[in-house]
Amino acid sequence: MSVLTQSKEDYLEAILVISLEKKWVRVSDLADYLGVKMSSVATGIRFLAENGLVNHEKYGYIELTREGIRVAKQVYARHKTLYKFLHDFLGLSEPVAWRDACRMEHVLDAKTMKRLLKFLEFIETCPEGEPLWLSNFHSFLKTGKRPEPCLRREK
Amino acid sequence: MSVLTQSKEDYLEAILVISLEKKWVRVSDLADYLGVKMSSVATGIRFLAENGLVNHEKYGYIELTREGIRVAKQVYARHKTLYKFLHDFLGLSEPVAWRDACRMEHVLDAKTMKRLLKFLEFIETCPEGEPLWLSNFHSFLKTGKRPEPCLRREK
DNA sequence: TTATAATGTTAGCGTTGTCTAACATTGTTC
DNA sequence: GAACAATGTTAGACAACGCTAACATTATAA
Repeated sequence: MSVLTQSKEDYLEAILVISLEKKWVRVSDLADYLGVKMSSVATGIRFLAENGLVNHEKYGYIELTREGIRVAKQVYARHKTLYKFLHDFLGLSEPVAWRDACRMEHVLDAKTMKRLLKFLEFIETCPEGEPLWLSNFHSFLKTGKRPEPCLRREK
Repeated sequence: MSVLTQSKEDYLEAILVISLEKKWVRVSDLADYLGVKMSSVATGIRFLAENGLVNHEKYGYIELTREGIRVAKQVYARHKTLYKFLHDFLGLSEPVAWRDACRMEHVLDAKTMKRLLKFLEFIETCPEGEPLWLSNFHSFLKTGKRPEPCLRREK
């Protein structure tokens, strides 16, 4: 499949996300969701339709094709991973984390995405739940101080 | 000052970086460094000159103005912070980390940059040097296994 | 059912930023 | 200093992607 631009990936992801809630996705939904005009959506969707990523009849609903779903899910997965890192780990607010995740999702190397995922996995699979150093970091963010001296290996 | 595009920020940063080594910066240096043609550099530089960010006489050397230096240093600082996170912390290779940092540096919210900086500070100011959990993470990256059970608070 | 509102499409424009090709200047070498 | 190489500039094309304005279709409500 031809390489998609950032904008096209955004359209695909938006269709997926909207369709998680709305059953039918229309041009106006996408325009609202992405903050662009309907005419811009129309242009973008035409391209995606011509390239077999969406089905769309004039004045009708928009639907992802099998291939479109595949791509959209990839993009959405990257978005969620980045969001988790920015929001759950770095503690950024929901809107900032969501927007930055959206901007990062198109530019990062696959290796970087994988590595971030590894990092989140490292935290989440900690045998004792949230690791102490992470609590310490979050409290460091709030107070500017370390709540405890750094941890040492258990004796 | 007018808001600069990603491309313009890249030109400014590149001038700064090159001038750290070369004393004189020329159009060809920038073209090599950024992987674009000289004609593209010429266009970009003209804009920057018109907006008081660089000095450049036809067929001459390129120099940042005071304002240009200010902006370039900001961009470079973001780049270095991101690089440190991607390379030193996540353990990504130098080229991947450098390139992704370059892509991220233009899109992240100031809050996100600050927060990343905080995180790096949290690690670097650990009283005992590199925290054990970080070593554990790096070894987790290599082996896929945790070298130790998670740390507990000292008794 | 007809007027109006909402929605969707198309054409055409502006911006950004790259490129190629042609031309201009400067540097180098004999 | 003449010829050639290296470097720099300009003009013009193209791609992406947003926009406005005008028009087309569909939905809604009187």
